Amino acid sequence: MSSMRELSQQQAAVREFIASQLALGRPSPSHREIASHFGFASSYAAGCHVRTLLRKGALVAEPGKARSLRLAEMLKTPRRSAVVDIPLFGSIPAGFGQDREQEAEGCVSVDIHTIGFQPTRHTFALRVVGDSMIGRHICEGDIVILEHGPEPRHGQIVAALMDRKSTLKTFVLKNNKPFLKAENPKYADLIPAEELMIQGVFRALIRKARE
Amino acid sequence: MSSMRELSQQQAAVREFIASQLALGRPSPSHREIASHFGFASSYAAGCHVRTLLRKGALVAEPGKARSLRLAEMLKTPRRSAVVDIPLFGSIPAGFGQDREQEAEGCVSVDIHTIGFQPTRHTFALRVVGDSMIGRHICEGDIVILEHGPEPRHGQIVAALMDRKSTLKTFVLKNNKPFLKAENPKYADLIPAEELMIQGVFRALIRKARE
DNA sequence: CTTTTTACTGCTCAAATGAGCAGTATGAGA
DNA sequence: TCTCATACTGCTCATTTGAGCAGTAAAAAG
Repeated sequence: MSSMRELSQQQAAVREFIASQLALGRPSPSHREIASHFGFASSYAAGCHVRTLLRKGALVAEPGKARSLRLAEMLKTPRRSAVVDIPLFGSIPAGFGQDREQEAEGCVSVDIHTIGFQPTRHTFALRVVGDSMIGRHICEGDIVILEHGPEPRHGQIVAALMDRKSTLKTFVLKNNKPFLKAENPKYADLIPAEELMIQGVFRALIRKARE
Repeated sequence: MSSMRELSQQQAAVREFIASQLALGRPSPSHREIASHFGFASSYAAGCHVRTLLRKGALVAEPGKARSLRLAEMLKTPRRSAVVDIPLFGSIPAGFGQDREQEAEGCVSVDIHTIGFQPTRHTFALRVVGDSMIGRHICEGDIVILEHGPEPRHGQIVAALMDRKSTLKTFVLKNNKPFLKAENPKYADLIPAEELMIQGVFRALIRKARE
């Protein structure tokens, strides 16, 4: 009996409290802390709930060890690949490479296996404005993940600085000379790459469904 | 003086030990555990190192609280939003809803702010095969994140089971009757929605750059 | 009505723990 | 040489903590 999901409301609440502390990066609460959080007068009540959760397999602990409570489901996770935080900018400032952490308007956290490469210090994310890359199926509102530094190759998508804001273009070689091309028939003009500063090379994309 | 990086070899080793325990998901070691790990005869030595690391700002702790050591660098992170693991399938099996964890071929980990919604037990990811949704800018090889359960609305993208494999279609209402439409002029046929089982509604997309 | 389960209060106790004192030793720098 | 920082041993001590006993109460199950 009592495989796991059969938790009473109170038991679930205790589990939830412990989970929330853990998620906040704090040590797991002691019995007395649980008791005081729920307004119990006795720590025994908390201890009792913890023991029940332990018995039902919702929690794991090392007996006698202070603050050793863990969520069972966390331990059984087959260890997803490492999750990295990539700074997200609304637009890239001209000066690049110094205090990027500060100016980021947020961050994108993804596991490296999903985005398919190992980000570096020069990896950043950008919210796409405009439909200049619709021909490559990159839409307005998408978040693109770019890498600053590497020399772009023919056909790769790059972010370039135009009129103080970064725009996505396709990097092409024509007669061995580099050009940038917008992937939209509306304004498919070719711009010599030397005139623009290339901010980064396209690596991945994340899109939310719009409703 | 002693801003942070000026740790002696031994101090760095102690810090490293604490970090490793934390990374393993275990509670932070007690003074005595640190001492026994390094072969110290006295816990005071460990306590001394911890106090130094605390003073130098490498560690953070709540005084008097057992096992409350944390790495300073972890806390200063502007706390990205919670990262969730979404099971990734090559194709969805017909029987749905039971032991999905087992059959998953991997998992996608993203923070919920980036994908724009709170995943549930019924959220899953799928690798896109074919170009049937190219008109909605979903390409072969993309990973789509879907939610099983909710009633689709007109114009939403859904995964439907066709010939034992799931395909992406647009859900449309025509004369108040539901149809599924492929977004590719090559085979833009309309299929009555009753004939197919809808597996989930499109919520987000992740694409790797191909080289 | 009786039994069981859940949910507590109030209390005790031993082990675990953080904190720290006094003292030893070693090596670096002044 | 003297001083200072690092790195310990051996010890004590007040708290924190897990663990548990005896008893109460209410609601659900039989």
